[in-house]
Amino acid sequence: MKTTQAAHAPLRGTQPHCQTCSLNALCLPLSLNDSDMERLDDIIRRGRPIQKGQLLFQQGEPFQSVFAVRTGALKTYTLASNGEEQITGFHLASELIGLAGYDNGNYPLTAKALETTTVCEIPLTQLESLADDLPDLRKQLMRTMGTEIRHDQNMMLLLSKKNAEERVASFLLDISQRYQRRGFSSTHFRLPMSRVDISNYLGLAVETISRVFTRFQKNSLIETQGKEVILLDPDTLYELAGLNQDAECAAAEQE
Amino acid sequence: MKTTQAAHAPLRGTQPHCQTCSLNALCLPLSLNDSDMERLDDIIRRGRPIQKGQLLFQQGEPFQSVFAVRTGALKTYTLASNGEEQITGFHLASELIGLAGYDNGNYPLTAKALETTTVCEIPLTQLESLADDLPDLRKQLMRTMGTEIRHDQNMMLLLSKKNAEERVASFLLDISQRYQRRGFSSTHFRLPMSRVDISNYLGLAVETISRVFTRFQKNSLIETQGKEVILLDPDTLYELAGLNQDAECAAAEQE
DNA sequence: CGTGGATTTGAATCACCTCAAAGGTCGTGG
DNA sequence: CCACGACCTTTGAGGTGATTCAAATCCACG
Repeated sequence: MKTTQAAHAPLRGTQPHCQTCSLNALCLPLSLNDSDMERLDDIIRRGRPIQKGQLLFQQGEPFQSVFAVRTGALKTYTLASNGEEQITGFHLASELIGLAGYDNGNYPLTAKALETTTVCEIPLTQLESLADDLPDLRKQLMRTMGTEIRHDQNMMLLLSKKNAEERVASFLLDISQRYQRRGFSSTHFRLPMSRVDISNYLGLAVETISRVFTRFQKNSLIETQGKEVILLDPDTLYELAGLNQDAECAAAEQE
Repeated sequence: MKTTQAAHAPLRGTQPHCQTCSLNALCLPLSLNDSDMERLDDIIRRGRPIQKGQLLFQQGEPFQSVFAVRTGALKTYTLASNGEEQITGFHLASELIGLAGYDNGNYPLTAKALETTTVCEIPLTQLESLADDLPDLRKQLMRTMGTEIRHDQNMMLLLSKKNAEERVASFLLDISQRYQRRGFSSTHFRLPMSRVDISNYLGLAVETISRVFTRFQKNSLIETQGKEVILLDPDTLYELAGLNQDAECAAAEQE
């Protein structure tokens, strides 16, 4: 019913550019020099904000663009044939979404805004031809996909091996680290998604999320006030999550 | 202790080429014309077979090559910091492994042979420069990574939403389809991996796998004899798995 | 032909789910 | 600005599918 097109109709006015964007060190332009960044900037479309609940693209639609989140947050999810949704990721500012569409020419998932969100749209055909010219851009795209694969494989491990507390701890720390990379506090932040979304993402019942949050508060590991979260004891959370504080275990298991 | 290098020392003698390989329509050369395929063929290294249990590469090692399975089968798995392994995929002939290394320059997982296996090794630096020249190759690489992402996201759905029977049915059908694409029977095949590997991959206990196999046999859905499997009633299995027979649900959920 | 690993089967337990209901929170409209 | 309703979150009680533990059987391979 509601179209997914309206969201990115062009909008005139002062628009940020990659060159001045505070996120360019985290985003696609990462490894580009100034002139290459300018070429990338030229093909980027910046649309009007999409509102909470609106779709950026939908599973099955033709894969036409890749998107970078400028402000706000989205969730991406796949639909099982019985209609159940499985959230596969949350996407904060500077993160790229849609690349999985490379598989067969259709988006394999749906992207929905968790709050008012602005995105940079990068039309595929133009990205392709630019990538033909700029090996660095091509590598950055591959890296981004590699990161996505690694994330998904970590999730498989989480879903298959971790219990409820480990899952929630892992989740909170993941979000924490991502905010930190963006220059925000790693211990005090606001979760853009609902408890239901968290439970879906982590493969648990909402009630379980709520209970674990409560237990973590009783143990003085965190403090919550609605969507606001304070990590009181990140060290213990890291232990709980089964992660090393610094590198994500990394090369620790040589023998 | 045991090095992962020995496996792909060069081996002289008659070696197959992409041009004559029966798998080239499923493999990386997929979209290449003859002369491009020849250029790809030139950089491929074909080593001696790796034996069951040997590693092709190990989590944390520098990402130097991508591999295509020629014969045999491998599993790839990640190690949790507590040493537990989570199998993220099984890889049959013609399938590419290692691309996830693009993330940060190290393999994010370990690849181990499930049986005697031969692979084509494609050194990364040469693949890179060839990809600079051949847009089709580049697209094929991106497609392969997109496929990997879609696979992993399907696994997330499986691990988070499906019960034991649904998981096993999905698994059997996935293997079945992959054999079919390679020209083998879709109803009568040999599983290259152990029950333990299956259980790990599906996020279940070994005993559960065994029980579901037994139940499926009682209900005349399958017949097993060790690693040999016959699918007696694929239709019911498809229902059980929550999949549509034909396309993997695909664009069925328009409204 | 024996041995170690893999597989199967049974019984008891448990972590998480489901169901039910009581607060909370937020946005909307009067 | 407040009241209402819808939805989200929390808490409790009870049920259950899968796990764990234990043990028998099967199988491959030297």
